[in-house]
Amino acid sequence: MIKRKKTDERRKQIAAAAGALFAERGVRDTTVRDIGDRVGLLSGSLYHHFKTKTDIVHGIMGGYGEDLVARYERAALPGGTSIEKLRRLFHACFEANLEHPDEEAILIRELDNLFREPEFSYVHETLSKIEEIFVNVIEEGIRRREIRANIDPRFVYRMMMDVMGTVPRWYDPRTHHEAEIVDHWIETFFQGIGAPIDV
Amino acid sequence: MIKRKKTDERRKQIAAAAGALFAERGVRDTTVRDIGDRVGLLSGSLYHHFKTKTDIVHGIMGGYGEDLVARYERAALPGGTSIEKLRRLFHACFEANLEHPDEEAILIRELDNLFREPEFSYVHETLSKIEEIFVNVIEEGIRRREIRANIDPRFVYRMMMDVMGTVPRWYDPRTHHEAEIVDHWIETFFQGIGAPIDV
DNA sequence: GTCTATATTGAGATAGAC
DNA sequence: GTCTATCTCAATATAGAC
Repeated sequence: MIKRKKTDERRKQIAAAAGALFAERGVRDTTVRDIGDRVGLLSGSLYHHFKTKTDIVHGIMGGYGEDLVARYERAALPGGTSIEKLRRLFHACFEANLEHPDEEAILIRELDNLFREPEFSYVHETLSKIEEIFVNVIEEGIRRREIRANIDPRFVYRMMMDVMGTVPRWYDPRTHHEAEIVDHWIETFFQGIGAPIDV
Repeated sequence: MIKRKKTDERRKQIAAAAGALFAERGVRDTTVRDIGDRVGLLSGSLYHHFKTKTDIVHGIMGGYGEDLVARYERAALPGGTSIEKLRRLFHACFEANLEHPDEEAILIRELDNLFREPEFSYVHETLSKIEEIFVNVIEEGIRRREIRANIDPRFVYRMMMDVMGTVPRWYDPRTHHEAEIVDHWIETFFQGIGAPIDV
């Protein structure tokens, strides 16, 4: 058992190094030699810890979906207006990006590439669950008259996710302040960019 | 000269077939054999028309930047409020997506991949020009008090482009009506999704 | 658990016949 | 201008010694 733990350490180390490379250049453009170099192993030695290169990707993304869904579910829990709920959903997205930047970057990068493979269908299932959480909150907001009725909830969901999907590309905690950005964002989404009618 | 024209026909045919594949699966995951199959040639024969595979990508994207910038410049020409200008910019984006769906899809797909190569720096230069067009319109709108002053123009530009960048992924002219979507979008951007204060 | 060495495959590209 | 045939190289993966 103690031995097993040590093995897992190595696995995690490899997965972390590979994750950084996958996020940066994509899975296809990262070779097993690149990964080996990062952890100080010959590429062949990686195969003692993972069956295939794709297996490393599963090792990285495998458990992350549940973590993500849990975050969004928690954010959508009863409490406050629909607008406050959406704000919490935005925050949840940012926190996920801050705490798991590689996973988030890989998620976006590979959606239309590697994750089209049937063996990665669980990724799309996760995204569907998250979409339902968002749509439910938006629809509830419309019923409560806190959100305009003449919008398409799935359309707004897509707008939000499209924007959030690019967060890993430009978000840098050293130059941006999370709270500021989320507020800016929420304001833009809720008030729009148009000037108030009664100036 | 007549001969030259025929050669160009073949080039265009190859570029078109390759473009569809690049847009669908990405450049990296499209082989020269795939391209050859599409046009009924052996892969080796492609090299009579293009020096390299990457050269086909240049053939596709090479002239498109100027077309794009011209579209956006036309949309930003004086006339109407800043809001009307932005609406025209949105339309320009949609039209580009309708008329050149492959080029637009490739543009987005390869931005963080192939187009990082120095030989594709012209792609980023094109995007910078487009960003300036947007930012100028937004800043003008703020000066004219048609757009809220407490927003960051580059931030709003990024929001818009992020959303537009995903258009090729889901836009289908058979199920969506362009005008409707643009209106929906513009309204969401300008009015926000929040309910009017005075219901 | 890691290394040496190598098998295997797939992709881009080329030479020369037709 | 296209085909046949092939080269070359890079990448995943494996076998067996240490």
